Amino acid sequence: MSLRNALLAMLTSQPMTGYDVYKNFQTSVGYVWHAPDSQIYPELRRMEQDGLIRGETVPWGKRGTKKRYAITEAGVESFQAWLNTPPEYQRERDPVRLRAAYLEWAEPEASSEFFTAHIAYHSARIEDWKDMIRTLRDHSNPTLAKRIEGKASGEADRITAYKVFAYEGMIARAEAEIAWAERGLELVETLERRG
Amino acid sequence: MSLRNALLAMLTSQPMTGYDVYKNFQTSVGYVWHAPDSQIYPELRRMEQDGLIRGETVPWGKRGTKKRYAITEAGVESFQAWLNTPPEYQRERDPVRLRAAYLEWAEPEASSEFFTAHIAYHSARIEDWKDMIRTLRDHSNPTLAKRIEGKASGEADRITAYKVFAYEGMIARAEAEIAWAERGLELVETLERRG
DNA sequence: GGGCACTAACTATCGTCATAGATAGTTGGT
DNA sequence: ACCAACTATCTATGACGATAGTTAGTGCCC
Repeated sequence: MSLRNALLAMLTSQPMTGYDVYKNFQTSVGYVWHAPDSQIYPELRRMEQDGLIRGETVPWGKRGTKKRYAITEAGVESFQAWLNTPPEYQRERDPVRLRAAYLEWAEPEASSEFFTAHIAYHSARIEDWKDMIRTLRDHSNPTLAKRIEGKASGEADRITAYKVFAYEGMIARAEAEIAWAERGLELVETLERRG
Repeated sequence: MSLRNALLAMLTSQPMTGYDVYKNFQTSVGYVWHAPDSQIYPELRRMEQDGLIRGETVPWGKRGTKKRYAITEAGVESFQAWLNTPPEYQRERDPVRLRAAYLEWAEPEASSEFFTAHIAYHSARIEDWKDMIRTLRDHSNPTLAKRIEGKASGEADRITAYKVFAYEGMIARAEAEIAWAERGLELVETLERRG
């Protein structure tokens, strides 16, 4: 159900083709949700069938066409209803902690490498998200720009603030991962050098 | 693939029936992985077929039997191979951040409630995990007790340390979530009272 | 015009996971 | 003996998601 909501979220900015949506999963919503094109297109068709979005065939190039989807009023209401309903938490599966809990079976070098790679992964993610926050703050992100187009400046700031906050949350989370993994490196050092 | 590794991890402690495994997903590995019984039993059968575990039918009550699975040498090697191979990261989907990024569409009361519930959820998880750490530290956790049975005390400490560390990682993560959600409450207060 | 990269959209297969059951034996309490 | 809770195991259905393709049009550069 959350792919549907991610798609609705994205379409609140502006109408888009399936391909726009796919590319946008690299930018606006992209870091909090993702789907390959093979999942996007069928879902957009289902949503259209359900009345949440409306597709319009528009010209593309000399003779071609493409289909652009716009969110409907029912789509906005559905999205709002989702936002106004507290999330249900599912039991999470954490391959990284599963691994960490059983490192007594691993090679010490592999354990260190795991934590080092974990730090690298999350550090790179943080850079991505900091860039993202920059483009949100200066309104250079195209999707956000479209979303706040014509809005009063207070309202534009409000809309922007929630998105910045979401990315800050992702950074905070990644920072916690890095701190934990650094302790992991120390733990391996301690446990495996002494044995 | 990680259900398989979670099952192998669990079976490094002692042989278990499918039901033992299912119940144990509430205790030892339970907080880093989970599967319902309907997924456990078929996977155990597949693993047996693949030679990673060996099933033995044992008496149960007056006339009944149950099947207990033990990890094989090949199973241990497969588990170690997994541990010694760095994890591949998948694009994560974060329904909570998706929600946060679009709260401009939500009722302010619902937004506050969302953050409040998020804090409550993670606080409760932290309590669970702290309890878990206690049972790991004092070796009262039955699965860990079985795992370290007959081990030298240094080795027992080492095995325990990794598990404690994994749970500390989960707590650290939950604490970051709580801190973020608290900032979220402030943000809602700021953005929605002023408008 | 040809080729390449991009835009636009699609099919297929299968793994992972959620959920709703179901059957049947064992144990312990009344 | 009966019943409820637990132990033990299973089937079925469908949603969600990964991956590996595919076709075809557009635009730009050589």
